[in-house]
Amino acid sequence: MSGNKDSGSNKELAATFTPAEIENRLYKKWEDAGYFKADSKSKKPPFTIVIPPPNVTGSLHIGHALDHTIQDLLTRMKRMKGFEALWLPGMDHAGIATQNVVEKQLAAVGKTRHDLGREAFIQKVWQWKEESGGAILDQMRRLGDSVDWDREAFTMDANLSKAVLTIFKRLYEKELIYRAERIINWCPRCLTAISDIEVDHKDDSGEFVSIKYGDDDVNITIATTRAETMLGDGAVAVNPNDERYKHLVGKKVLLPLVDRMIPIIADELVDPDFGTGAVKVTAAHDANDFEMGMRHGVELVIIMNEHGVMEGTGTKFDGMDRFDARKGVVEELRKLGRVVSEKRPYVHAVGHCQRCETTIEPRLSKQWFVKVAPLAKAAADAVRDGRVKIEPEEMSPRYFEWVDNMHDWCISRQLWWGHRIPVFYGPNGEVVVCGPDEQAPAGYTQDPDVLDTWFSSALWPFSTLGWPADTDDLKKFYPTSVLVTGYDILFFWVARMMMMGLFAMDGKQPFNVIALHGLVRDQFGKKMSKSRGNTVDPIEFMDKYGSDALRFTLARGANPGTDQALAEDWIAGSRNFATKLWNATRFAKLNGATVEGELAKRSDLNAIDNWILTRLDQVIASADELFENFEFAKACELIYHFTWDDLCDWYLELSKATFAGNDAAKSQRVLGEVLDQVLRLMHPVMPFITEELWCNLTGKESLMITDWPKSDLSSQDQKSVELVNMMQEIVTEVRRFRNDQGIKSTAKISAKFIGLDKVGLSDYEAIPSPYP
RNA sequence: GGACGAUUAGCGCAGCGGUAGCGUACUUCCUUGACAUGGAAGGGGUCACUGGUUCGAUCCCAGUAUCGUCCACCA
Repeated sequence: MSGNKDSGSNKELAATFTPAEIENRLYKKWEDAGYFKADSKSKKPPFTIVIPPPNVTGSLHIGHALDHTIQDLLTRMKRMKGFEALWLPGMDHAGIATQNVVEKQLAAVGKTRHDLGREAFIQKVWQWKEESGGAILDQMRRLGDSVDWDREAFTMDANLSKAVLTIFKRLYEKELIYRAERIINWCPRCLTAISDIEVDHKDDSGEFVSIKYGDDDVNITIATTRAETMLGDGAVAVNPNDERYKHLVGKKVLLPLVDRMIPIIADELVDPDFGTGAVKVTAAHDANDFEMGMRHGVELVIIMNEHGVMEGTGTKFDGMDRFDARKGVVEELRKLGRVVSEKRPYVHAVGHCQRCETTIEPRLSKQWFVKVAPLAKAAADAVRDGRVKIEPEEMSPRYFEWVDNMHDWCISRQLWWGHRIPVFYGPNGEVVVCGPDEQAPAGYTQDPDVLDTWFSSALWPFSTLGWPADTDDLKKFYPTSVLVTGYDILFFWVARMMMMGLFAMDGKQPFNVIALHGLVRDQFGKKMSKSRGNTVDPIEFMDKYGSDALRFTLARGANPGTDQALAEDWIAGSRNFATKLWNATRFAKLNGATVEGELAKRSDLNAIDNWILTRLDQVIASADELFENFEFAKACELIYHFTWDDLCDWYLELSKATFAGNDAAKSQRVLGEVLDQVLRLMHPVMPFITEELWCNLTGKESLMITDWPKSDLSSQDQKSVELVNMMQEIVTEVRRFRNDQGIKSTAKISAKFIGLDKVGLSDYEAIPSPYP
């Protein structure tokens, strides 16, 4: 078959099924034929999915494979159902991640980005993107993703950048973007601010020390895990209702080591039951302290530079790394007898940079923020009032918990790779925000920072469709139909798209349904990670078992919103299923199955034919409903058992007698019909093998331009339904007979002998047997 | 600390008010004329624990334990 692109109906199927031989050929066939392309001028109803854009630095991992399988499944099904289906592909520029990759390359030759300068560095990143970025796009072809490649988007594309500038300006004009000096999460290694969601909290064991401030007259003992910050303390705070300290409030106390007098203040935020009930206030280096400090006018003392090195304390600790200083300060205080309680280990959550795992340093810094309260409220309302549905519904509390409690979003990053903030500062402190095609007055300089990557990906559902221009795509395909993604980025991304979509599109939601799936774990249910060494490579599995087998395995495990385990054995099982299907079709063809001509009336068909057609109708109806309700696991299970158990183990075996008889024509048409429909039904999950077999069986062009099977349960008469219910009895009869007689093959038992008469089906003509 | 979910055969999962199923693994038999990536016959579970509701609970309710994911400014 190699080299032959046409799989016509007259061609005999090879005895064995080799996925690699068909997959590349069929993908190319589909792509060349333009089946993936969506037309904004079409009269068909739209169905839209935008891909969660993978990082340009990324490659296909098993989680993508699941995510894509579901999206492709939905897209292919809707396409067959007569929708103008668009699955829009693309990538995210991934600010920090990408910049890190290129910086590492520079570091390998002993250079930093500063050696190149901003322009040259950005050019270098683009060059890297062209050469090695987007490996995942080719891997998507392997998987069979039916995406519209003509619409491939990248968050740094000119169009999408235009959207970023436009929305920035609009938000600024509505006072939803502002610049302020705040405590932000600072990564001393990446040298940039990062948002709350880019911080991973991990339990670290720290040292919780109690330190005595003051002298013989006024003294108070505080407890801290970050002793080095005491050098920048501006106050000590206690709870206003704490009887132990009431007499001290308002007084000043001596700060050891730096010999500064600092006030004792009272604030509700202090928990009297924690530690000593007194807390040091380092307003410039802690978010809580900053908040308290603002309320009480506490002095801001900056004691650390951007690298996390002590600076400006006027002590011998200047120039020391923050962690060394922590030890040093405690040691020094201990020498002075200031450490009241001995150190004890203490486990607490400490923030780490998501990219490089460096411990985050809260830092006082001037940054740009999005005021999220009004936007988040709109995002919450859209789900509350049912305009946007979350599937499965049990996930919505998580969504609400987040959008209802969201902090303002720090969007500026001290990086070079990304959308540069479109704000220009004049010589006298003027601030001008420039939209697309706007120019700042001469002599103004642009803010050096770039925007958080998530800022541009939040616009993805409409920026990819051409917004802010009023395009045909936007009119046709927005709001998108379904957003398919893992529940783990419900917060990272989904809520942000909701906020931006509702804001930019006059309250029109970016998608109607959020369909959440779980994570793929290893065969023991453990999370896959490189350090555990239990990661799997989807490409390897596709090479070995075929894309269809991987897709089927993932779809079959995809219960809504729950994680699934994956082991190589189950993929092999799916491959076996594909082989089964292959051989069933091969058998059908060898026995003259056909899709030509009218199906005989039910009353003219024998019992077995009636039974399988009735079952087929039932399965189509159920599978369709399950697919529509995102119950992919159950739909796959249903089709699997119908195909293997009902169709192959029983119908094919029993009808061997029929096909050998004189009156085979009606049954040949029935078998053709059943296979035709089953292949259609399975096409969204296993596109390659179904396409190959269906074209071979029918001699037609492609399953992709064929209608989705329809089920007409109303056409089922009472007798058909009874027959289905009786099949179990018939099966039992056959088995007993076969065992008693020592007959090895079901085919050798005539239907007459099966005992159709015995189970009261005399209305149906018994199948004549070729065997005596 | 909060939210949500899970706990059912060796492993991974369904299920559901009336004493349990699927895949895979395992045992035995079968080179049958689509398929040994197959067929047939089997073994294996006190459905986490403790109470409650009920004629009856794996399934409903409460609590306990363990695990998981996400969120979180207790220094």
